[in-house]
Amino acid sequence: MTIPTTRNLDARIRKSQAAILKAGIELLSKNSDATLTDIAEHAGVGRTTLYRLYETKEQLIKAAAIHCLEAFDTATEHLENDAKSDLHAFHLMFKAILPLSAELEFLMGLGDLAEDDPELVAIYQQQQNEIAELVEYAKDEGSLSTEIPTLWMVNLVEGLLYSAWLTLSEEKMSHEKLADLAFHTFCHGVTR
Amino acid sequence: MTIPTTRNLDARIRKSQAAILKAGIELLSKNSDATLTDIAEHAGVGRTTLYRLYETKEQLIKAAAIHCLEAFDTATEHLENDAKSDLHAFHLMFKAILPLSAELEFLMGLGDLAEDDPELVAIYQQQQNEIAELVEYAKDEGSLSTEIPTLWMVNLVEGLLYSAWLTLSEEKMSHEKLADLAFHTFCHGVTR
DNA sequence: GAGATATGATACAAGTGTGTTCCATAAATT
DNA sequence: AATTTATGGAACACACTTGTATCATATCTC
Repeated sequence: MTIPTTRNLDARIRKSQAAILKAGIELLSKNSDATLTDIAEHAGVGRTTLYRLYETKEQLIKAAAIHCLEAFDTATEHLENDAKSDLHAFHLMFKAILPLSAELEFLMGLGDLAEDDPELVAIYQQQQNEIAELVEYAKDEGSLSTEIPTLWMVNLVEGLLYSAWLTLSEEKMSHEKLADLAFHTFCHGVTR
Repeated sequence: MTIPTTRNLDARIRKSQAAILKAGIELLSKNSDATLTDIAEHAGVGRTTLYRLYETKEQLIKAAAIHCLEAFDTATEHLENDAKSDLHAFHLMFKAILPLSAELEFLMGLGDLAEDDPELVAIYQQQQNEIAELVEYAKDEGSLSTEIPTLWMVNLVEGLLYSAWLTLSEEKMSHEKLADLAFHTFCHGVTR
């Protein structure tokens, strides 16, 4: 029995895969040591099926993480084309990512489960690099301060996403407003 | 056999407690499902002793979390007195917390392990409230923008700590510099 | 130094999650 | 409609972790 790879023909497999991935993301976000039984149950799928589609629990987590990272990728795909200015790109970025709250929550809570996997780290690093390029470009254009390290700015973006995610969990504030707040803070801080 | 409470006389107990707590914080930061055997080993203590001092694993985690939260508390104790202005208080806060990198890392990675415990949540909420008060005060003084929600500012502080912690892990940048960066970003953002 | 007390090694019990196999059934593909 | 293929339930083995009990030994208190 071979594990079906990315795009398999049979409708049942695709359906099961989607259900499992969704259930995995939801449950593992809230409880990082959720059981495979829990996940299978929550996905409306037999535990056997889960093992047929994902060799181990680690594989499932990895697949879920890749799914989320890819969601980020596609959401920010046309960023550079749509942006009217280099700063505007950051605004669009917050607007694009914040609606993906489930994916955001999963990745935020992933923690140490991921940092051992080289493939995952590679994807993550690449996304960080893309942000770094955006920062460098904006520095060149004179929009961002050249006195502040690029690394800090990149991590600041992540920190602002973290802040937004926290706020999203506590209060029900709209994605749009949070994106505006994050962007405004990114640009001007919060002083009067 | 009763579990020794906070301050016990016997030197052996205090020594073991400190070693276990330190080992717990270190190991659980990196691997949230570290084994009690691992922790005992890393602490140079028999597993039996660990169980004698902490009834369950949950108790140990809770004790570690409280320890870290208290470290934050004492570090920011004299904040309001030492601050020369309402904004300066935030600067001092970043400077006080960032050196506590081990505690910061532990609390950041704590995630769902903590949010079920009412006592822990209470302490956390209280610290958030203190920050909220600082924000409100600064708003009244005209230092912080009244158009930006307090909740966002409070979570922003946490987000900036997150950013700083990320940067601390990747690059070796000094606590002081990171505190300055966080504070500057808090006030003015990162635009030119 | 004598007595009290914590320690740690060992052994044990119990529970739980993982991963596998088998097989009848249901749902796809052709 | 016939065939292929995925499904899910059950039962199983296995490893691992938690938590407890015992007891000789080391260490602290007085």
